[in-house]
Amino acid sequence: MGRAPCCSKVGLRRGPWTAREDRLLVSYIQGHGEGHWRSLPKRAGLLRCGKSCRLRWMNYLRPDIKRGNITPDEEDLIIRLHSLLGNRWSLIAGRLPGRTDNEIKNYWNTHLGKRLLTQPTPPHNTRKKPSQKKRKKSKPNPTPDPAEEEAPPAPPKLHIPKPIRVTSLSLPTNDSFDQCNTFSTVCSSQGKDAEVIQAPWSRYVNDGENGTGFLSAYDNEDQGLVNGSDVERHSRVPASEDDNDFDKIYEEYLQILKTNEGEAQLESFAESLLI
DNA sequence: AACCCTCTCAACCGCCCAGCG
DNA sequence: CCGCTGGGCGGTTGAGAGGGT
Repeated sequence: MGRAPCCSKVGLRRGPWTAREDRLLVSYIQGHGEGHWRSLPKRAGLLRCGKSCRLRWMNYLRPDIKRGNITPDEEDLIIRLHSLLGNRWSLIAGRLPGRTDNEIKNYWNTHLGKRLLTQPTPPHNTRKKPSQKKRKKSKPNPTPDPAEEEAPPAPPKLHIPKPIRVTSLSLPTNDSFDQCNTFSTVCSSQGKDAEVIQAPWSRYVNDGENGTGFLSAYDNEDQGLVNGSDVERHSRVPASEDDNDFDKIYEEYLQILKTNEGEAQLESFAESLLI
């Protein structure tokens, strides 16, 4: 896309990933696990820089990624967390099992940021203002969004805690939220078994029984290489049994707002979300 | 049908931090 | 303490899709 070569490596491939590259990357990570991104491409036989491999894996190929529509609940949570945390997408993503920071960031920039522009309180981000013009897209995200029609209450402007680096990215950590962080949970919670996860590439499929994702299209192409049951799962935390965790967090947040105890408490609340 | 314009999102960049020797 | 390296994060870009004219 017209930029200087990543990582100063000339001769490396850039741009969209091919199915073959994806397959190589998944296959390698299956066998060797994540990490050592810099040396991974060479060992996996990829002409990509390590960062590119990491990004592709983290944002697209990981088996525990939840593709498809952002649900109204998720959207609401994104708005709330953004009002608390600002543009700390990885932290927000950490509260949304199966969602990536990139996905949330994109969603914010394309949907929520635009919507909140009409709100009295501007969002924290400093993005350029998206166009107001409406547009429909037939991408797999056309969930009728109730909040799209009636704007949510303006998020209160809150103190932004200092950035904190969270090393165990994305889907970790506490069970404050509904931890449907596996395919099985995601799908079964919606009463759908053997459902194709909505993804542009339609590769990950939930078999509905052991909740294992596998690369369906790839399997057609190369049965032996990508076998879903071999894909390492990243179930980090036992699923919470409380489906109302979103609301609990929000209620807790509202309580703090009501107490007028100022930024200190809000900050500590925000910090508590950073576990 | 053809062109233009807008929107979406995968991919990239640059910077920063943590860990290690 | 310092420098190096690997890894992670937030901001930005631009190709492609699709609606509008």
